[in-house]
Amino acid sequence: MTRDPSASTAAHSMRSFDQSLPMALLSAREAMMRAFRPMLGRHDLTEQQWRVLRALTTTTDGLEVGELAENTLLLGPSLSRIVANLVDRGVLTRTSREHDQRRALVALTPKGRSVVAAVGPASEAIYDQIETHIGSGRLAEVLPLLSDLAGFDADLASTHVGELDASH
Amino acid sequence: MTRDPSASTAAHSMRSFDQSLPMALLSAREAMMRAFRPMLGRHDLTEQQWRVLRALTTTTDGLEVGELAENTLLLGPSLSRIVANLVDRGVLTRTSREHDQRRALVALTPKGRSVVAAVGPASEAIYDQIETHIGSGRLAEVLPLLSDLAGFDADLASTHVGELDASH
DNA sequence: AGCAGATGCTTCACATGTTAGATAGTCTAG
DNA sequence: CTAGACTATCTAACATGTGAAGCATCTGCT
Repeated sequence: MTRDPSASTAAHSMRSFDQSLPMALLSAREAMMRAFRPMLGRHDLTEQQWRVLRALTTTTDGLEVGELAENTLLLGPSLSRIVANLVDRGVLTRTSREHDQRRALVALTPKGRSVVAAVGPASEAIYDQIETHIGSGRLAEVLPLLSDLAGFDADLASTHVGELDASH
Repeated sequence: MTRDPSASTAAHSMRSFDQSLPMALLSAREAMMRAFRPMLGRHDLTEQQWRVLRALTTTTDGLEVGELAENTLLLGPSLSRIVANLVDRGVLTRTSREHDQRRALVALTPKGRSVVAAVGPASEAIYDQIETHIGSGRLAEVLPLLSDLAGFDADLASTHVGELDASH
């Protein structure tokens, strides 16, 4: 544990890794996913594939690709590959709309609905375990805070990163 | 918005997507990274590469690959590729230890330290913007909650999931 | 010494994240 | 009606996430 000042100059002004909000969020989310992944793996589903299936249970007509991207927090390129994969596996259908051929509607097949019926309860059971762990009170406390964080808009803040207050 | 009961049976018992803790964590973290990525991109660094560089500022001797993985929350395979990449770029050195040839020590080069000196302040400035956005009070409130979530151990919880767990 | 098993790290294979650009369909000004 | 702008989605290229397997190397035990 040497103390070379020249090497640690920048480090001194930096927050410790542990207290970094991005790292704390990452760490918490990884703990959540470690809980879900084994169960999803037994159904040959990745976390993202399950997000897509789950989002589609809210409608019978299906969702457009754009809506699906928004609901699942997946970017276009990822979603394109995932949908193609799940269509190949017979779990989803993909049909382009008639009044606007640019858009495509994605929906569950009967097989897809049966997958959801099989995975859904197991997913909820794990979620219940998590809620029990932190307590529903603390859960109700943390969700609004996370929602607030999600609303942080970098554009507003990053317009003058240099001096921190070149407000023009 | 049809209401086919057979299709939405499973959905009824599922939490809404928005209230899902994993999704909330993902959403919050994405907002954070949207703030950092453009700045890191200007220095030709990904978020993960920056995590590695930053972790190495805490020592002059460097860290073993395993320690680095733990500090940065990166898995072995990712870290192997990232270190190889950064060694090629002259930012890191990688030397195997003498008393145990399996282990390798990773350290910043002078060039690496100058990169950290350039990026560190900008990174801190963005973090300050975020802290201002939520307020340091709410930040101090959320960090312990996240830390608690990170401590969730799936193994303990899944030992008694009920009839979903065929533990015999 | 010598061998079975543990350990640290890497490589492989496949899925996703991220950015930039391509593609095709639609809309609007003129 | 039509050229150019706009939109929704996809493809390409590269980096990372993830689980499983491979490879040295080390350690404990006999």
